[in-house]
Amino acid sequence: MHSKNLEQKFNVKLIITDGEAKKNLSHLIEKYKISSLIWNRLYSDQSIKRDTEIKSFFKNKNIHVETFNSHLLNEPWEIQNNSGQFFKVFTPYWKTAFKVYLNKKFSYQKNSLIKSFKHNEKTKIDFLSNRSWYEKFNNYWSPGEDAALKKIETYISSHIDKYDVNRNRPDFDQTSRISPHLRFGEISPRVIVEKIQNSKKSNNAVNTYLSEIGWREFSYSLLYYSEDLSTKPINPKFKKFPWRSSKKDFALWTEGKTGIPLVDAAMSQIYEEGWMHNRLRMVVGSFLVKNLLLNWTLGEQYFQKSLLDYDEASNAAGWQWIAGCGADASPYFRVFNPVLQSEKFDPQAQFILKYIPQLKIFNSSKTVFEPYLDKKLLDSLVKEKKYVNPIVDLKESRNRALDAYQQTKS
DNA sequence: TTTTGAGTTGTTCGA
DNA sequence: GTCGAACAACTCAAA
Repeated sequence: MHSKNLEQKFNVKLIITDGEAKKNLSHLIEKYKISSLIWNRLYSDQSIKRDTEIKSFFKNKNIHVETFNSHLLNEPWEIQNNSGQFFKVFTPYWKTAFKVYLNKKFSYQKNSLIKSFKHNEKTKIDFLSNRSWYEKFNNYWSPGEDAALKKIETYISSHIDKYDVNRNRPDFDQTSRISPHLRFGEISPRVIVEKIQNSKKSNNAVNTYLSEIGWREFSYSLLYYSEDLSTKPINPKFKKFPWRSSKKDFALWTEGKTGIPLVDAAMSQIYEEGWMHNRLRMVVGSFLVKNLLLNWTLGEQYFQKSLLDYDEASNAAGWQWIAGCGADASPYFRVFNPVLQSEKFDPQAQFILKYIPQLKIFNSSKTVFEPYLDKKLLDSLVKEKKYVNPIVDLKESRNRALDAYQQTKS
């Protein structure tokens, strides 16, 4: 869908290949007498290594090679603290980084370099499996730059002023949902900031929204300056953390069968939309890492393969944050209580019931947030295979996590 | 140069 | 029922 949108927009026929980039580019460059190679930069170790090699390889062959930054406000190497190190705390990072960004002057130009030409290349990749589970995503997402621009414009004019309060409510669905567009490069964070500036809005809600762009930038800084952000804990004390190992518990978490309604509803949102509300990412993350005591990298990998907005920097940094091993991380003693989180942020259980409608029979009381308190009613549901008993006791597993995290202290 | 205060997102316990 | 303290340790930036 995304590629079709690009083809229409630029009136070109895209060539899509997989395999080794340098080899494939060589083939195309030779075959079609291409003289110029242009791309937007990426920031992981492997990407940088690969792209640097490609750049020098083709430069040596007298191909014009030029790279740009469209993915970030600032290049990670532009932002350092006074001692020449990268920032480990968000607030001073963002203060500095946003200032640096505002001092830049950009001139956007329509790119006239893109020209269509005839070719006989065929796309050999099957992007989508034959099973059509993804078709329902069409109900939630419209790929492409035009859709992204429209979405952010509407959001800024109509909803951003209450972002700071409403963003916490999965039942309200009042976030901008721009993340998949950012992830696929359909919109640049620079365009988002520019549109916010042009709106002349400046209030706490707008600043909170901007700081979320800031967290994305901060994550890229961490990705750039650390080694293997998605597998190696930034805090070295976590190298020997006593994670549990339970394929069964992990599977139940992914399937939304933990018996904790908010966690299960959130995991179901991924199946339905390919996306999950940010607060729920913290709730399910805390549950996996602390209540189940399973390694955060499992969650990182699961999100990687299931979220439309999967971003290599934000995802890894987010999981490290919730596990407590990241930069400026959630402290070890902060174990989200999913029941309290439901009561605070889904008070009418509207979000829960949207994804687990069979729990409606509990709705007359607060037991909809913790069905196990009404044993009789839950037993009847379990018998009909409509819901499950909780896989952990929240209080016990919280204490187990606190004990395990004791050892990350000095 | 050294010191000091503050720092995304929470929960529980005891007064 | 409400409220503050405790739950660590460390980085950063201002003074």
